Amino acid sequence: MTTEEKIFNAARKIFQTKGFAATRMQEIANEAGINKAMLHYCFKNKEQLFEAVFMNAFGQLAPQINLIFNSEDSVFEKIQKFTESYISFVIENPFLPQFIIQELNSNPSFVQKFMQNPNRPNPQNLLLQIEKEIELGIIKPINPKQLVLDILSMTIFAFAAPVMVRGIIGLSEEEFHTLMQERKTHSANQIINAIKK
Amino acid sequence: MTTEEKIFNAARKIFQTKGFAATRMQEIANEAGINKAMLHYCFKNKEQLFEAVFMNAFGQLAPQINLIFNSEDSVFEKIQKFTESYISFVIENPFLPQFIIQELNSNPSFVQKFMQNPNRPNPQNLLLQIEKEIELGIIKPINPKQLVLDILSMTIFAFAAPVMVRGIIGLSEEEFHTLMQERKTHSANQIINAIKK
DNA sequence: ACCTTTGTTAACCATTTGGTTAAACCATAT
DNA sequence: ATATGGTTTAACCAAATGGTTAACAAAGGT
Repeated sequence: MTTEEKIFNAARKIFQTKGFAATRMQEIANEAGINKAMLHYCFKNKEQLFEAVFMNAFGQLAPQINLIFNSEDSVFEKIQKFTESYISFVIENPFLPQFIIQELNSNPSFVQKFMQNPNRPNPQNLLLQIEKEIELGIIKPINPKQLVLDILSMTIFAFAAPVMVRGIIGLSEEEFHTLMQERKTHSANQIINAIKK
Repeated sequence: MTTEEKIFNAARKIFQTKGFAATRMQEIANEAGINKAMLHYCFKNKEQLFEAVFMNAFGQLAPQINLIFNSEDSVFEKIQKFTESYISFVIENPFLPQFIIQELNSNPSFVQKFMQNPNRPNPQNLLLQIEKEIELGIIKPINPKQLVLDILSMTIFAFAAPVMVRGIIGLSEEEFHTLMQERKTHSANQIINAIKK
């Protein structure tokens, strides 16, 4: 593993758990097992190192979302595939959602980069498809944007606020994990049951 | 308005938008229009000032949640009342959810205080009631914990990740606001449609 | 062998930050 | 008026933090 990779992995670990503001360059250096000056040699400064980490994280999530959103499947199939693949992915990368959400909430300059990224999740086609299937009588008449928000909410929320969810419902780490496995199919079923005629 | 109130309001504003780590005591002092030393005169230090703000925010949300969770209503009525009153409340206090979630995620010591608070949201009764109504054949057989998580997800997510939601779906501030108004009834309808026999 | 480029470090620097201190202010009771 | 008590401030401090420098080592090309 090159020094740059060591730094990047250390930075990802610290940034994703603590966020930009609470992360100390020294802590990243310690975690990477190298001198602090090395950080500035490989990545110009804290912001640029963070941006590398953020964009990498974001770039892992976004493409697979669009792949599903823009496929030739029916809306029901898209909902099933989305919950299945999104939850499977974030179970392996549990810090990604809260990391992205937190930084988007607190760092306005990342919102621009987020929106300008051509790979950003874009449900435009899905929204049109939902309208079509409503006209065809496959789906109950609802606001398509609400449905897209339902899909995002049901899949992402538990990973955006895991501590709160575990605290309120009262779940050990394993129980939470089991609930999330079950949730891959549960959330799709719930949404589809709610909208099918 | 007393000096202490001026400080508290300023601190709430800054803490809720920036989080604990990114908030500077000087910024709070400026916002309150007083000297920085005054902060330490009224509140011992940054942590105690933050705790006052956090517990106040938390104390506003939690009681009304439990009021609904523990009422004599049916599950369907509870779902309707919860989405209605929760969304109405956070529309007026849009920073509360992301503030509480972010700090719970990043500050382990607040998790303890969160769990020890007797007013913390506790869905124990609701979980038992769901089981009962499933046995009675009112609700389809599902995991009660999934249903509680569904309710939380559908109501809270949009306020936990407003920037992301607006960015992905493509909403102006007003459109977002309208969608949230509509969501008070939409989310209850969706959940109830999904589980009613 | 010698020079150049790249990688790495310890020591250092300027600024920021949370927090303290001692003096000043101001209302009120004596 | 003056002493007294809480309130407020400017100035200050030590520690932490992001970032720089200059020296040094290793590798590769000539």
